Amino acid sequence: MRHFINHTEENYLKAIYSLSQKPNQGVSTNAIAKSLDTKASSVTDMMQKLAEKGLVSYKKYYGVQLTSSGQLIALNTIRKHRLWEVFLVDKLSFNWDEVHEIAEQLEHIQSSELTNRLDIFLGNPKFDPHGDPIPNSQGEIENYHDTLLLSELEIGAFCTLVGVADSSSVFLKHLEKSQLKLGSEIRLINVFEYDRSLSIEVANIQRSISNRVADNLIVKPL
Amino acid sequence: MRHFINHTEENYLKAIYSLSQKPNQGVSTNAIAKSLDTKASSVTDMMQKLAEKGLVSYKKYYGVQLTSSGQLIALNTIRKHRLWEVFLVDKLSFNWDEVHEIAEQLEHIQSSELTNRLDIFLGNPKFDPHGDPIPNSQGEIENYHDTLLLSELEIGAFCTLVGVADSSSVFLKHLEKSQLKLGSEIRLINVFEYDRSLSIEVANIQRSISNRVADNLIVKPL
DNA sequence: ATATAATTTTAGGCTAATCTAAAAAATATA
DNA sequence: TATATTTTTTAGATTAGCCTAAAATTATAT
Ligand SMILES: [Mn+2]
Ligand SMILES: [Mn+2]
Ligand SMILES: [Mn+2]
Ligand SMILES: [Mn+2]
Repeated sequence: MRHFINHTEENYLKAIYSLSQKPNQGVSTNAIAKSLDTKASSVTDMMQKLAEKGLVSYKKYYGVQLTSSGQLIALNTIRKHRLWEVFLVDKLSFNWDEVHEIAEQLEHIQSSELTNRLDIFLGNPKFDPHGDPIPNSQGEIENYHDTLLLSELEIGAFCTLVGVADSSSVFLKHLEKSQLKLGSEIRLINVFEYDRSLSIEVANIQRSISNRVADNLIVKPL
Repeated sequence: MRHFINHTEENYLKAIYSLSQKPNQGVSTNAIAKSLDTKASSVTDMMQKLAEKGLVSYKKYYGVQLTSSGQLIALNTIRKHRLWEVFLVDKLSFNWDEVHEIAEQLEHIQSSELTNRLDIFLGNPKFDPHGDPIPNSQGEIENYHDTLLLSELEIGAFCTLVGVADSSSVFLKHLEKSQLKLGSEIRLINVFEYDRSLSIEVANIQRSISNRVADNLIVKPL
């Protein structure tokens, strides 16, 4: 009954999990292909394999959904990824924009003993350096509530930056240039009709950010 | 000119390096196959590939030798393996017999920045938990001198256990049962003709060990 | 409802890494 | 030296994961 899962399969399951969060049902072949930078035909092959292993339910032409065991593996991979990111930032002094690629490799190391000891060593962190919640060893994850995107905040409101929807290095470096980091207090001053750009106040300084940036900032209203 | 090296190639290079230590020249196809638990025909294929990449010099029917760039990769892989073993023991409190398999995975993570920061984080250790020297980032390794196998020590002599030639869990657990660990002071009392078994004294207690065990204990005479 | 477009699957191939069995070469033995 | 044994290489398959191109299916637009 216990199949072995390799890093390719872990990557597919993680991608499907991530795409399932936006709650349309049945993740499409094309969406997975785009997310993994591969071709739709390759995805179809893999979906048939994962379906045989009982990790996804797959109906031809209608996309896939994770089964509970598939979801558990996805969440465990995410757990490993985020714990390693914490390790890299907290212990090895990497910047938060440098850790994702390395964690993409480390997340595939197979040893639950290692993962759990790492968790303890790091002090059982609840969030990774990008504000993403870390699943526990049972695959339970804290769905952050009371949060929304900065682009959805109402004008005049105050909020705290608690997460980023894009962990790419180029985006994170861009944020740093605007003095934005996790925990920053932000006041939304205005949204301009023309290009949906936003005027915000951070650390007593007024700045302008694009709607593209605001769409990737997860905030908690104060 | 810079080729990418994957984990399969790293494993072959590491095996060739290790087999080169016993200084016969030209590592044989069969020896590599045995060391990697694969078939001679697979080894031949890979040797041709590694030769094309300039990582080994290969003469049909006469085995291979690492080139300097091949040796550098082998030593870097060994460096990563041993640093991760130190991490697992020193930081995550694993026992020395539990770390080898996990390090076999971690040694293939590709990021020199990670390796070097890990080295610093661990306090630039010179030896791994099994007493093996850790190459530096230039691939320089301290050849331990003044050491020999316990089976080669002369009767009556005192020594310190500084390394093990076998890192398997079963061997290391066996050592612990005999109160033997790195740093233990040992006096060789006698060697019995019949089965070449040894009588030793450790921590004021006299014990008997097999020649098989003594062949895997690296000691420094006092 | 039909035609067109988009998506998805299938068919057939490719590469890396492995295998078994057969052939070739080197080594050991008589 | 000639023969037997061992080692190594080659030939031909297999598998996972990927690809392109063509066919099938579903979705959209008149
Ligand atoms: Mn990440
Ligand atoms: Mn992250
Ligand atoms: Mn080891
Ligand atoms: Mn070791």
